[in-house]
Amino acid sequence: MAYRRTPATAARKDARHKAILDAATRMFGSYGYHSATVPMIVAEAGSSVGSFYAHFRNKEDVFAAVLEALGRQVTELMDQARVSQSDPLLGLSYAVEVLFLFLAENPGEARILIVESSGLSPRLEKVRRDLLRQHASLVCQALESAPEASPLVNPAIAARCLVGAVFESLCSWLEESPADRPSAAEVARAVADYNSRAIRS
Amino acid sequence: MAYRRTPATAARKDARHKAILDAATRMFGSYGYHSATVPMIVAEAGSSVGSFYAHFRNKEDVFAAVLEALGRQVTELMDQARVSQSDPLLGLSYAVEVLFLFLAENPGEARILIVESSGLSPRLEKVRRDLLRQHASLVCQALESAPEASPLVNPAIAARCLVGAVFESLCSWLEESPADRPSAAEVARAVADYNSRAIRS
Amino acid sequence: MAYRRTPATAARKDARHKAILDAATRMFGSYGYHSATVPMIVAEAGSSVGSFYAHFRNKEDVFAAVLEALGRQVTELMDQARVSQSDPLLGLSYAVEVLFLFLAENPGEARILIVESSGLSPRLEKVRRDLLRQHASLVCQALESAPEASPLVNPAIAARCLVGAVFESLCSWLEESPADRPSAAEVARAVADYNSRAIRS
Amino acid sequence: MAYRRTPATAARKDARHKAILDAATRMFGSYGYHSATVPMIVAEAGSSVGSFYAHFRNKEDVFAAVLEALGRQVTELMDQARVSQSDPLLGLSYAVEVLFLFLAENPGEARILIVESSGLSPRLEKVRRDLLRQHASLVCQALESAPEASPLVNPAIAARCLVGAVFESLCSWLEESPADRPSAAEVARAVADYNSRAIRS
DNA sequence: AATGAATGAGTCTTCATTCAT
DNA sequence: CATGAATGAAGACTCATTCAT
Repeated sequence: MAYRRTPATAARKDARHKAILDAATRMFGSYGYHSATVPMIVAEAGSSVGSFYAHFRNKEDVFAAVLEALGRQVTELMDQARVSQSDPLLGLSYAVEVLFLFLAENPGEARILIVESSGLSPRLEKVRRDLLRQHASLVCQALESAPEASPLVNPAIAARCLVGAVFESLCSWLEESPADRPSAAEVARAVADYNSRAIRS
Repeated sequence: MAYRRTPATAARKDARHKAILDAATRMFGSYGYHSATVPMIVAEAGSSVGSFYAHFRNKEDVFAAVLEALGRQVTELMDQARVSQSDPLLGLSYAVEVLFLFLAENPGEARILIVESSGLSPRLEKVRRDLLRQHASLVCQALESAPEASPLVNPAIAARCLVGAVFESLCSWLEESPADRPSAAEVARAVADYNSRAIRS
Repeated sequence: MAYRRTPATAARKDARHKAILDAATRMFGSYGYHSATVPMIVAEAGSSVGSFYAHFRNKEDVFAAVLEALGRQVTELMDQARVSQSDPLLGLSYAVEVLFLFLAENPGEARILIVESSGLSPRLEKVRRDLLRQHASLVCQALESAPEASPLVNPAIAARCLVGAVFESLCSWLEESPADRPSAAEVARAVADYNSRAIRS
Repeated sequence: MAYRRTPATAARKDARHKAILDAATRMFGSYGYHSATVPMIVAEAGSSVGSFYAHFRNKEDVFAAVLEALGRQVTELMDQARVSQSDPLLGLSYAVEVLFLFLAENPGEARILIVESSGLSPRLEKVRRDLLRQHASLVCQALESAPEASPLVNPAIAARCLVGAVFESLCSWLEESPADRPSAAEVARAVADYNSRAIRS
């Protein structure tokens, strides 16, 4: 019954793949791209170096996979938030809040997405760029279908500003001591408002 | 006219210090913190490894010096722009434009300031944080002295959003091919407007 | 017969560990701690730098391991000699001879033990101190169970004097040209006698 | 009056030479040969690197000079002690005590003489050997003129044993915490006695 | 003669990647 | 497929020594 082993093995392979990917996400999130080592990742995944290289071409490759998965997750999250509101601009504002809150609750993911994802190789730069493009297109969609949006706003630029505003305020907020800083929800709201005002005529 | 404060050899030492600092700025700007090596920097400076370590404690130390110098430069630039306008909000808007244009013309500096300055050691993180705090205080000053500023705006958060918006749009712009992208001046204007709208009530 | 405790790869790892340790012993013995470099050691061991650091934390660590192994070997040697004689003082005297002869035949080991083992880091100093303490306790045991030992002798001090006498006469002997010097056996005997006289009332 | 400048300059030169030598003694004594650096020594001496190399060929050279000076000092000290007693063996015993006490009070010098002086270059090894030879000849003189000395004692070997006994017990004593250890005088006495017993028939 | 800035050879150490089992 | 021992290229950093002023 050798033919039955293939799917079973494939399933196990997928599980291993995912375990490494998750471990990599945790390690990159905690230590950053350069300080997280392959041995660290496989130890965290309960796997081995050899396995690692059977599943990923190299360290850059896992990071790309981590970044892509994270990108998908964030995009989906924001999209759900956006379509949950009938008003496009309200949807956008809500998506901004959701993005902020998600990253505030997952600082490891935030670090990967914002801090660690840039300044690396051209290939990873491309992954990052694609990710930001998706966010931008989400903003563009909202702007194009919103009659209240100021005609003065260049959607492409607005998208960048919006994403930048979220990321930078998030970074600052994460760096503040938890005791002194305002709640994530408050800041998320304020950031969303900032961008709403910028976009609405 | 005072007597020479330093003998000739001290003057040469200062020149060497500056040469290494400048070379480091170029190398960090072109290759990033991790890929720029000490041998690369000293070769670019026409100096030697030994000299490097006579002038800076270590690689981290030069990077901090580069970042601080850059921070001073940028802060001064923005401050000059700000005070050149009688209206505080106009001054802020102009400062944003000036910042964008400066970094657009000095992509190496932009890379150092935006991309490479984060995710490094605690010490460098502190240098970066101080720098951002200065920018933030500049924004706060403008907001507090501007009657047209929306009372809804939290200055601290607005400052972060503003800086984030500039940095992110700049990064995108730098990544676009020079042939296809709009002029730096146009984008600088649009970004400044975005933030002005967000701030003005 | 137990099952193999370790798979084949672990056995090879142990062999490699030992090969590096032995090579380090030879190199430290021939060139001293400071002049023996890690590349030298691994070349001698037919291994690689990476392997070295997989087996030992750093250079200091191998030296400690070498010193400890040597300490165990010497202690065991002396102890065997001591208990081979029914008379405690005769046993001690014999142990001194055996120590001298062993080191005379293994000048590399002698250098490590006597010359190179001191003046290094606190950690290595501790290894050395522990080693000497063991020798001292061996002497103390002999003195305490020997009725002929002079009551004037402080065992702790006698132990030090004895070890010092052996080491110093050995060093001198090793430095003399092999052609001119008396045989190791003669000197070993004379040194043993010197200390016996000092101890016996 | 240019001709008067030469002696004045020579005097200053000698003073500088001595200042460096003394500083080197302190630094080698505190940090050991390898860890004491030329910049450290000249800073301690209130001099400069350039001066250092005008006075000494290299680092090894100062160490040799330090060792030689120390050797002269110790030899003289012991010799004075020896001749202060009419009985040769008593003189030797007293010399041993004096040596121990001097080194106990000058642990830096002790370190240089005992710990740091070996395992270095052949040239320094020679300086050390000569020094020990002088001590040995002192012992030999005492033995040869002492009728009570055991005829069984080989003076050359006895000399080595004696020196080794002093050095090793001193090292141990220096490593013990000052609170717990016996007084230097007590140990000096015990060590002198140990060797006296070994030598006297 | 004195100074101290400059030099660069030489070390230790890390870690991504390979490959025999 | 999994394992983990082995590899070695590459980088940061030290310090004895030189030499222009």
